[in-house]
Amino acid sequence: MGFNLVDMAMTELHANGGRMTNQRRLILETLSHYADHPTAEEIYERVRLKNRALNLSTVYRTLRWLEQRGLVNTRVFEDERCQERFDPIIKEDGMDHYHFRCSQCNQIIEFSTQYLENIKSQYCFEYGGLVQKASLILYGTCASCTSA
Amino acid sequence: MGFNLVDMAMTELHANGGRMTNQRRLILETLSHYADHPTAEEIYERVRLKNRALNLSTVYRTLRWLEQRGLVNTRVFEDERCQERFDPIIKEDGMDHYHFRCSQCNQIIEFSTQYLENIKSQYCFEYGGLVQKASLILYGTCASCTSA
DNA sequence: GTCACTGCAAAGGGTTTGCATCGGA
DNA sequence: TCCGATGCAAACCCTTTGCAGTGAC
Repeated sequence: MGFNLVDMAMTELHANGGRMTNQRRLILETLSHYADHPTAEEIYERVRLKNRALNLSTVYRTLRWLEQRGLVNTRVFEDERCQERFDPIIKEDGMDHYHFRCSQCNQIIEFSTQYLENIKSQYCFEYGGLVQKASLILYGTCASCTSA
Repeated sequence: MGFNLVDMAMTELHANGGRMTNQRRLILETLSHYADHPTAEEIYERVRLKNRALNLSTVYRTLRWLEQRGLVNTRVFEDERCQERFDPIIKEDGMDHYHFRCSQCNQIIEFSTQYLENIKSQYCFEYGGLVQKASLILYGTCASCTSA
């Protein structure tokens, strides 16, 4: 919980003459307290419970700002062509995480795997170049939907 | 080349009382002759060189129709949040393919790997459920952009 | 001749932007 | 005080939809 996303943002802000506003703090807190992968709209709704005056464009601007600084990740799931979902990047355990999405209940499950490293080096060996990042999403039916 | 996408579509059409129109044929041919992963707009422009009267909505309708029948795949790359790219599904070699995207020249390189199977079974072992599909995109710099 | 498909134009949904104002440092 | 951040409204972009007309079978 918390992932000290607020702290990391603070550091970034101070290093670049930015300002920690009430809106930003609320958005950051919301992002780090919810483990699901909310859309901009969902973040907006959640924050508005605490600050009615917030505007959607502020949410987007904050998310893009975080994205540029590598503090949040952005993802589009297949069944939501034009909608992005956001999640804070956890740097603590050092292990990247990937996603499983249940096409029945739309739940998102995070998982890790060591095999991505194999894939990356296999790719580089065969095609050359440099792999900086990997996005892997598994689609299927989750355990509880399968048994139901 | 060709992947007989037109033939496969024909079969589908005949099985469901559909009609092979000039527009559909041109869209199908364009899709299968170009190996890159075009957007709807790009397909539209290419087909319009041969048929000026074509409308973008026809392109979308055809693409969705193909998608529903499992004849094309749809993908959104990270640097193009709201734009889909389409590619015909090749069933010939039976091996799924994944994508590398160069963030410099935006080229898309397709590759295969046997490790995805490991990841799938690892996931199922740990979390249960059923994995039907995997989407993997590597982001980085391609060989020619690295050496340049 | 039927009915599926098309073109057109308008709407839709998510995201971005210009600008005047606000407020943190 | 100064300048970065916000709210608002309008714009943007990609995609979808309703409807009347067209053309494949």
